[in-house]
Amino acid sequence: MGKRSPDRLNWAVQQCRDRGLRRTKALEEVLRTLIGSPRPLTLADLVESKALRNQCDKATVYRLLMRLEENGILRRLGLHDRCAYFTMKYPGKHSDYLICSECGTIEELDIACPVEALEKEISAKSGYRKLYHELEFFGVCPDCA
Amino acid sequence: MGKRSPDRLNWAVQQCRDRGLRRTKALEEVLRTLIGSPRPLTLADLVESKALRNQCDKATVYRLLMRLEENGILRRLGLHDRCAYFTMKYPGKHSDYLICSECGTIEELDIACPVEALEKEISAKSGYRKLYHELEFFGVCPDCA
DNA sequence: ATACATGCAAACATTTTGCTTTGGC
DNA sequence: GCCAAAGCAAAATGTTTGCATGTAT
Repeated sequence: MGKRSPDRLNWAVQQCRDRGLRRTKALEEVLRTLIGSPRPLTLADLVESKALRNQCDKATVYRLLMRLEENGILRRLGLHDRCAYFTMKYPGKHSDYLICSECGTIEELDIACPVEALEKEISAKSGYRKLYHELEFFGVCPDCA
Repeated sequence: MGKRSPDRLNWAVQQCRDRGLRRTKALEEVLRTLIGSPRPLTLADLVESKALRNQCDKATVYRLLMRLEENGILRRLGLHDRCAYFTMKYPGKHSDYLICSECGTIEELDIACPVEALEKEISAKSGYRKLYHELEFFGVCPDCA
């Protein structure tokens, strides 16, 4: 947690208040923990974190996360309906996807992916091997809009 | 299913055979269904598909998918440990991630994301609104290698 | 005082495993 | 015939909801 964390916490709490959320212990601790983490956290991570363990119920944290996401305070990573998707892998073929945030429709994009060049660079910098990537675009499809 | 599907099916079956998988009904139907689908499918999608319904057990299809993925025949989309990740969303800040395929470590990447420019283009072409994207890099981290 | 938030328990959905039987090679 | 794969059932995991109680405003 850098020295700017208190500022961020105050800012985040204010965002919540502006949107009508109440300032509760659970809210503050969840925000503080997320702000202090260098990486995204799962519900389990949060519930088991030192700050929250034995302090807040899982359901509380869960509902809080939902509210915070709805209000744009935080971002949820990954495909949004918690199940794994599979697709054929053809040699030399890489696909990116366009997904409707409302109805979940997934379509394949036929674009020249601008990311491939980055892979070498990232591999060199990070020391990771066998690099590949996933790129997904989310938005509201015409039918849902 | 285009006219090239039989070719693809034969190719895919051959890939499997080369890797020591047996040519079973389930294998063929799973491959055929995935090849014929314009979008990625879930386990449930497959099990309920016309070709597989009442033909193959869920566990069979599940294990088949695992084997096929391990053998590089197909690709699995999404964060790989079936749970949601949350992170703070700061105004104007967008993050991409680097994830270890072995141990699941997630780190934030500090790169200039080359994808933002594409969003407008995709939005225009597809009619999707409120576009945003997620970009994740996967690889084997130095510790796991 | 009143709504919103919490805690606990239970329901759900999906994935994963154990074990026996079947069938490809 | 042997071993991988299938089938069935049950366990495990993570998410979500119902309802009574507590608490911020």
